[in-house]
Amino acid sequence: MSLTLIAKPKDAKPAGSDAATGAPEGRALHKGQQTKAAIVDAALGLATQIGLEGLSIGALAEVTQMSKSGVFAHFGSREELQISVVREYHARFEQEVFYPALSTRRGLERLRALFANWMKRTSVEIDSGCLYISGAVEFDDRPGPVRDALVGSVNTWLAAMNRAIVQGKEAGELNADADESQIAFEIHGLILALHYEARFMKFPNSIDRAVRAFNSILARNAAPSPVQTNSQTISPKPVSPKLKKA
Amino acid sequence: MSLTLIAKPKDAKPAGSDAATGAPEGRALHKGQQTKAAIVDAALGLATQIGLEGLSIGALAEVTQMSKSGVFAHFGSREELQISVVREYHARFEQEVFYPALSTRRGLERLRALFANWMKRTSVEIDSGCLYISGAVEFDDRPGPVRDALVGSVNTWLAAMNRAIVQGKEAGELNADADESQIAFEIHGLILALHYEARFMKFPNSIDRAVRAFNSILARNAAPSPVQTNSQTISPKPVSPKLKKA
DNA sequence: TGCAAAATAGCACGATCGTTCGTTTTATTT
DNA sequence: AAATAAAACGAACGATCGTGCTATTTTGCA
Repeated sequence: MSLTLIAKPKDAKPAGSDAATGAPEGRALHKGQQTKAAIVDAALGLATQIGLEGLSIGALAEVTQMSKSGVFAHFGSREELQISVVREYHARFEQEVFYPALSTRRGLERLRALFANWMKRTSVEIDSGCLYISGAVEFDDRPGPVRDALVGSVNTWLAAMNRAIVQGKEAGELNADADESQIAFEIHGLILALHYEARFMKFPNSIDRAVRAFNSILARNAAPSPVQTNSQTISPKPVSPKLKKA
Repeated sequence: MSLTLIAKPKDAKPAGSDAATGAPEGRALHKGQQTKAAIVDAALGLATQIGLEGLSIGALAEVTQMSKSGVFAHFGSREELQISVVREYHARFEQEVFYPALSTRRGLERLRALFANWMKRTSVEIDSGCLYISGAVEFDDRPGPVRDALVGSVNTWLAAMNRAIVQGKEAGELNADADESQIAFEIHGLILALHYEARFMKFPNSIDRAVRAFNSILARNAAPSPVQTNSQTISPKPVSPKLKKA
């Protein structure tokens, strides 16, 4: 925009491959990049509590014990800071719920793993907050790059869930007339209800409710008989035992 | 608080029985009360779009073509303005979804009516926004009277839905081992998913998804046989025909 | 019609916001 | 160690925020 004096790494884009820091691959983190990472970390903590809109550079400077302009220079604009926060949140989400689930078998087992990881994460987020939920409310009507980043991240996640459901159906684990998108919609709903009732209404049993609803959705759409429709065999280990007690 | 010169109606509480205006019962609206109602109306329009926190007195003054102080004097504080908005939203919610449903028979028929009215309202709110959702995100860990007003309103509504479910079970319309609170939780979730996916993700078929999910929940928990367990007879008119096509 | 009271406007305040700019301190490289 | 680049600071800006105080206009009632 109008900024030309702001310090940037040599490459065009202000934030590179490392989500928050834009660290050049391989080499050790330079000073600026590690403080930028620290700033983004603190910003994420603030944003999950008070929202991306509530995030202010002044408050962030106070938390990080830096000057306002020192914080500001790392991003060049508040909007770029918000985008960095979204990217960092996305990275952690992937790290905590997506990647660990990839070690499970495709289909329902992976769906259960995704959900279990999500629940594990949610029990922490009940105290802090979910950026995909607060962000959705804050940016549902406000076009721009922050909204785009949010929508992109959420889409990535919803697509992953959809994929697991589709693969479960292809593997014959689900009813032949099960509607995959409908299942995804209902799972999404139960996550939202969990956050709403636990975080806002302070209801105590919400996680249990969510787990029960999830199992109910799966049971309702399960294939009627345990007949194998493809070559894969049912793995001996029980699927996600943690879900039972949650 | 520290304001003593602010004009108030004679009674102690700044806003009386009429939610927004505090109009004395019976008599015609005085000038101040009708402009206050107009302000609250405009404020509600702003708040549903940009949230209760985004609501500013300056912007409100511009919309209503008044001076900032003129607007301000009606409430005495921004917080009181926000509370007035919550109360007004609550009143309209009652008017549009709760009261009309009272003309139906207790139990599942009323639950269907509540839901149908809610859907009717939601098709409008997809363009504006739901204060109970944005408010929940903005005030989930910000204590104070605004949060209290929000929680109170939401509780009122969730209780009404719960009551209809319980009465439906008592009337034998639901399975004997159906968990009423669990049903309420799942319905709540589907409403939240509807708002999220329609308003933020801009998915096109969300209302349809919500209706299907609702019917699925009811079907899953329905009593196995149409046996009447009390003296009431099934009313001849079909239950909420609008839900079929929605 | 006149008069008190209510309603609205005008103006200013302190605070905080994002942002700019020039300078100084700290890191890195030669 | 000197030279150079990166990073952090400090002060200030214009704007907007909620709020307080005083004047002016408008309203409702005698």
